[in-house]
This record gives sequence, C-alpha cells and structure tokens, in this order.
Amino acid sequence: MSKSPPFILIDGSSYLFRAYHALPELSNSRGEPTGAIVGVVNMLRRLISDFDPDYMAVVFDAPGGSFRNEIYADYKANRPPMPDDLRIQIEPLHEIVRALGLPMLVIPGVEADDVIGTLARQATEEGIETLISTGDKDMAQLVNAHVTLINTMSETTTDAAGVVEKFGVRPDQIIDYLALVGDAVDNIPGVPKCGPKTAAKWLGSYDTLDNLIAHAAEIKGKIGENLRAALPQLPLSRELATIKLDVTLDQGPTDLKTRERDSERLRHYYQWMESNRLLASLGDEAPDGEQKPVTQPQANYEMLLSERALEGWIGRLEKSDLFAFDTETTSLDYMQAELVGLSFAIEPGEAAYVPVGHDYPGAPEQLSLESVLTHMKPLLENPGLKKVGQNLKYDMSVLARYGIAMRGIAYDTMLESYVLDATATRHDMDSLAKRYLEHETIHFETIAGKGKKQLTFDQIELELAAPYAAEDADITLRLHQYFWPKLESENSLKKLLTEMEVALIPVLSRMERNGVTIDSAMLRSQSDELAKSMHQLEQQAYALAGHSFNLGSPKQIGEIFFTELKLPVIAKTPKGAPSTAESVLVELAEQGHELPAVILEHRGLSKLKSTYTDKLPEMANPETGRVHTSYHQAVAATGRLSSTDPNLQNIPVRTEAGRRIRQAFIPQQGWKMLAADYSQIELRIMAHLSGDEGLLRAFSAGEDIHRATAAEVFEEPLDRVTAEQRRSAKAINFGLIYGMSAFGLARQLGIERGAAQEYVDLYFKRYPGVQAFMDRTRQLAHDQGYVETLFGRRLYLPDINAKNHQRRAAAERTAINAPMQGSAADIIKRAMLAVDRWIERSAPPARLLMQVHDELVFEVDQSYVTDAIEIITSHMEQAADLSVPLLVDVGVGDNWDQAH
DNA sequence: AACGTCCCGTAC
DNA sequence: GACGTACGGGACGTTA
Repeated sequence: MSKSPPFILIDGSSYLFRAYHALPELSNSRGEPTGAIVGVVNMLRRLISDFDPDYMAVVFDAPGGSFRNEIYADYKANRPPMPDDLRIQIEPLHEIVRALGLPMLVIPGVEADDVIGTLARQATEEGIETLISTGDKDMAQLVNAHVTLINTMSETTTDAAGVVEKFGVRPDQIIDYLALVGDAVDNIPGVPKCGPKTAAKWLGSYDTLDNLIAHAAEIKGKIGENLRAALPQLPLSRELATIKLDVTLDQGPTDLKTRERDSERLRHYYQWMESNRLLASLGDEAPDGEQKPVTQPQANYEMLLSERALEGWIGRLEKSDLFAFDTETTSLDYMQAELVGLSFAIEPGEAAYVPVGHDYPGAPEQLSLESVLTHMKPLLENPGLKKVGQNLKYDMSVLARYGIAMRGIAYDTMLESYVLDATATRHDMDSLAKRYLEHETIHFETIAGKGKKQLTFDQIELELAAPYAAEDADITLRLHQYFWPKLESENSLKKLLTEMEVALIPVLSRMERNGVTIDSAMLRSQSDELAKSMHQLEQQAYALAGHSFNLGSPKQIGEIFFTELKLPVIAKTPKGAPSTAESVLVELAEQGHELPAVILEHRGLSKLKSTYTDKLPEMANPETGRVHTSYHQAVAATGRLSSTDPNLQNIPVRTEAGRRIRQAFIPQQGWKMLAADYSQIELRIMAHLSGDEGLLRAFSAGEDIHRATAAEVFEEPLDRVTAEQRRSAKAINFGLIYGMSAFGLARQLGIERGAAQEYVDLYFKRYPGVQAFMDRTRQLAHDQGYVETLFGRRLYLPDINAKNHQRRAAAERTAINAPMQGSAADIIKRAMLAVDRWIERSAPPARLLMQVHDELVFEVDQSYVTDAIEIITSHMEQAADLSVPLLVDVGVGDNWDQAH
C-alpha cells in the first residue's frame, strides 16, 4: 500500500544561513561565493529524491523586518548584519529554486516561519499530511498528528511523540517553553538560568505558562526569584516565540504544485557555480555577540594619593556629624584579610577612596598603609565621631589586627535593613541599593572577575577599584539616609537597632577574634578511628548488598533497598523518591534488616568525620590552634544569630561519639571552660507571654517542667510520673513551641494520632492560658501581618493570609514560634551586652568565646572560676524581667563537654 | 568547571 | 502535608 507523498514546506532561510555558516567557504574561479547555494541545493535534491513530492514550497524571509520588530525593538538585535558574501548568493539561489520547478514564497513583511505556519495550518485543515523541513527548533510548536518536522541536515524527523522526547513537553507547550528558555540569537529574553530542563520541569508541573505565572510564588530558590523578576516580560517573549498561523497568502497548499525542472537554466547556474558535486557534510554554529554595558555611577568620587589630599578629607571627616566608612581588603576572612584601601563619604554622591595596598604591575604610587592608619586612627577610635557602615563588624575586626580599636559605631545599614524587615532574604549592600535606592551598584565580580581567575582587591587597577570602593561608602550613606527616618518613627525599632543590634557589633567582633582553642591532634585521631570503622562498615554493606556501592548516595541506597532487596518503602521524600532518612533506616533495621542498620551507622560516622573531625582542624589557625567562626547578625528571621566557617552552633552533643568532639574544645593553659545555659528559656517565655497560671506556678515553684506537665496531662502526682510519661510531656512541650500538630506529635512519640490528639487536648485543658495565647497570637498575626518579640523585634508573615493552605499553616506555626524563639534571642543578646560590658570594664581573666542560642561559653582562669560563675549567672538571669524566674545552669570543666 | 538543588544530619 | 530556626557536606543535575 503506497501512501501519497506529503506536502513539504521548506524553511529556505534557515537552511541558507546554516549552509553558509557550516560549510567550508566555496567559490568559483572568479571568486564569487557559492558555498551556501551548494548546501541548500544539495538539501533540496535529497528531499525531492526521498519523497518525490507533488506539492511543496520553499519559503524565504523577505528583506526588512516583521511584526516582531514592531512589538519588540530589540528583536534579533544580537544578530550581526548579513555578510555580503552571503547576501549575493540569495538571488542566484532563488533562480535555481525556480529552475528546479519548486514553488517559492518570499512574502514582504512576513517571516518564513509565519508563512510555513499558516500553510501547515491550512494543510491540516484540508487533511493533508505535511512535512516541514527546517533546522529551527521553534517550529516544533507546529507539530501535530498531521504535521511532522524533518531536519534534512541531520536526517531526523520529529513527530508529536518526538517533540515530547526531545524537549520534554508537548508540541502545544513549545511556545511557552521557548518563552521561558529565551533565545540569545533572536534576543528573546526568557528567564535567566532557565534552560531546557528547567522549562520542561515547570511545564510538566504547571502545564501552561499562564498557570506557571499564576503560581510563580511557589517556585523556590534563586531560579524562582529569576522567574518572578522575568514575569513582566514573559508575555512578550511568548508573543515573539509564537509563529503566526493566519498570514494572508495568495496561494494555498493545493496551489503549490511542483513543476518540471528547467534543466537548461539549471545547467547555466551549475556551470556558473563550477560545481556539480553536492557536498554532504554539514554541522552547525550560531553566531553570538553579547555585550554588557558597564554602568558608572553619577557621582563625584575622589582618589586620595597625596598626604595633602588625605589631610583635606580628614579635616572634613572630623567636622562631620556622621560619616560612612568602608574598608577594602584581600579576603572575606577577617582573620586573613589585609587592608588594601579605605573609603569615606560625608555627603551623598561625594566619596573618597584611599588606596594603600594595590600591588600590580604599573600600579601608581600610593600613600603608605602606616601613614594612612596613623592619620586615621584618632578618627576611627574617637567614640564621639559617629560612623555608619555596611556590616561594620567585619571592618572592625580587620582594623583590630592593625591595632585600631574602632569606636563610634553608630549605625549599620545591614542591621537597619534587618531590623526593619528581617524576612527580606538578603541584606547585602548590592541588594539593598537595588531594592531601596533603585541603584545598580558596581558588583565585585564586575571588577574582579569570578572563578579561578578572580582577583583579590590589591590586584585590581585603581581606575576600577576607586569608583567601586568610593561607591560602597556613598551607597552606605545613602542607604542610611533612607532607613533612618523609618526607624526613628518607630521608637521600639530604633532602640532595638541602636541599643541591641548595633551595640552588639563590638561584642561579636571580640568574641570572633577571641576564637576557641581546639585540640587538633585529638580530632585527627578521632578522624582516623572513624575512617577505620567506616571502612569495616563499607565491607559489611558490600557483602550484604552483593556488590559495592556508594554508601553516601541516597539514590544508590534507594535502588538497592527498594529495587534489588525489595524492602518496603516506609516514607517518601518531598519530591516523591523513596526516603532513606534516618527514621526510615531505623524502622527497617527494627524489622530485622541488616543493611539499613549498617548504613545507619556508617552515615552517622561519615557525618561526624566530614563535617567535624576533618574540618575543624583544617579551620584552626596553625599558630594559635584557635578557630574563629563568623556570627551572622542579619540572617535568621527570628533574631537569632547564625554561625559559619565553621558553624559552632551545631557541634554534636547527643551521642557519645558526638560529645568526643566537644572534648576537643579546650581552654588556654591553666584556665577552665565555663558553659552557662538558660534553663528552658523558651517555655519560660511562653509562660510569661501567656500568663497561664499553671505554668507560672510550676516555674515559680522551681519544678521540673516536663515532669510537671506530665503530672497535669496524665493526672498523676508529681512523684508518680514515670520516665515514659515525662518523655511524652517533653515532646509535647517542644512541639508546642514549634506549633506542632497532633500528627507530628504522634510521629515523634510513635503513637496513634488519636492518642496524640488526646494529649494535646488534655494539655490545653490543663493550661488554658497557653491555648488562649496561641489563639491570640495567630489572630494578631492575621490582623497586623506581623508578630513581635518581648523587645519589639518584628517578624512579618507575608503568607499569613495566603490562599494556599499549606503556606498559611506554615506561617501560623512561625507566628507561634517566633515570639518565643525571638524573645529568647533578644534576652541572650542583652546578656551578652552585659557580660561584655563587665569584661571590658573590669578586665577579669575571662573571655567570651561562643554563643549557641541559649548558651554562652567562656574560658576563665582557674582561680577566678567561682567569681565568674556568680557574675555571669547574675548578668544572664537579669537580662530580662519575666513573670517567671530566668534560671541559668553553669558547668565548668577542662573541655566543653565537661563543662556541661 | 561552576553553580544550584536535593537529601540528609547536626544544633537549639 | 503534617515541627520552628539555622549551616553544611556529598551527590547529582544543569548551565555555560
């Protein structure tokens, strides 16, 4: 049974371009170029011999633009103009196509794509099978049951199933797909960082671009931000990517009948070309020429290279009410960073940069570091000269290493932003400038490059460095002028900023610079032991699985468990993969499976080794043996600090192997470690905020709160509470702080959901004040859109009135949790301020080393321990005046573990 | 190669 | 789906 040949539509322009770029340059003996013609003719001949079509059209773009240029001025703006040696091949090619007897269409003002789209639609309507010959992926949007693509260069055909296979989306989703991915050559914007995979993933989940746009808020991460930023232009991108199906044409598919070829004329052209051979080898290549404009700020920035110029500026700084200040250094690590320059600003738009350490071939002579610091020291140490900066803790720490004790830190724009809205994810200067000043700053990457080739600041040419550095100071000043009126009008926020957050800067700087000594040799020997144990476990695991595999790969474990060994799937990850999380492994191990138990143990050891025993010695200063973390003051939305490089706030404590790591945290010779932690601070805050009588009474009586809760919930006398009941009560208490549901509690305790619900009901019956407090807090959050801590720290909850139930529920849990977690954070910050004041004034033989949310860790001279305990306890317990006592437990020992 | 995300686990 | 706040390592996939 023979099928009638299809109607063939040929994208002549796309092949002409491709042939021109892909084929070797070819010309006749007179030097006239012929390569592109040879390529296209070659392709046409192959199509004709393969399909012997009765109807077809070869479509070319007409000179001049199309409607797309009208709706988007930059359409194809990145395309270089057509080269002359291609242009002069067009007319002969058109002649040859005609001579071949092939209908040819060149419609002014309409792109070839749109002509092809229109003809394909008409053919489909008339029930004609259509084959579109093109190398352009955009045409995939035209595919349907009757329209197939063929790439005659790569000899591949693509039908509807092929589109799904190739792009991961259906043909009717291709337009949306193209709008998302964009096109660098046609200069269609798209979503930055969204490539084929991401676009297909989104359309798989949301089906259409419109639906994706409607749910744009759900896309997480950086890419989600990119998507939301691109939203306004997506409709345009879609329109540009859409091939028109309704162009007005004189001829329909059935008018486009092939004719007999005119051999004589063909011979004439082939002779002119001096080529009867058709070249078969093809490739492809896309031109690209993108350039980014570099913006320079409109401002008056000075570079100070002479003593005189510096002195002039110093005179102005001394007379100012406030100046913005910034340092440029060689490293982000405050313990390593070397000063490269200083910048200042007094008035918006007026800033100066003083380079002192630029060192590259041809670098101009600069003022010496020593002389600049000598000049600047009195200003920087003058407490009466007010300074503002962006993250001044860093500058203060760096300057401290040059013997300068910065004083007069009055404001910090990072903290201003944080206090005004802690939920804004970023508080870095570039983001703030963009968001609040609508100013695009010079980015560090722009002047320093990125990746392995990134320069340190001292290697950057002054012409680039000075505007960048001066801008930092300028923008900082302008940000402060933007933020400050907003803070001043809210007295509680103003106080929170100046008396708590800004006041804490020097405290944290000192604590970071103190560092803490670790016994690296001890950790290294722990690493060796761990490695041995892990190796044994690996051998066991390979034996059990029957082959070797990567014990660290959840994916491989999943494969072995659920496919090879057919173990039951206990739970799934949020993405739908079978989970191999600890609880799952535990359950499988309890069911008697050996491999999960082995993996569980291996995983625990691996975590300890890679994260702690290997890493900490790497991070210690080889000379002093101390590690210096960075505390981040503007990260956690609730007001807590966070710690990185290394994170000292998640050092293990629950298991024996974990506690051994704490044994490597040691005091200086002859001193002791002292750890002071608040007892049940969040529950005490809950008692205070709720005013619940039962809770207040239990805390005032100094009862063990979990035992007291158990006594209430299980209706037992205090002394009859079992260990099991106390454990349950403890889970309830913690759950409450986190806004946990009965479901969560059930899972935590391994009991039925109904039983858990009974516990919760009983709890609220016994502590009705707590129930009322939670209802009140939830309501307040809904009404005002934020909740507050004891000291007026605000946490906005944008999702509190979300339509999406899950998001709203999460926001409600945050609303419950934030006042407790945040108030606890406020209280320990106040304690740190008090303790630091004592240490600075009295210079006792004691140092504050670490903060772990509800715990302060010190090292104290052995002979001073008794005094230290009393003073520290007193400062901490008096950090807030609650309606229950604030209790602090203190431990002392030769290492951090012992001090607990 | 660099980056982002996922999964997991550590802390309070 | 179901417990708040963090950081980080290794695996893995994607983009450039």
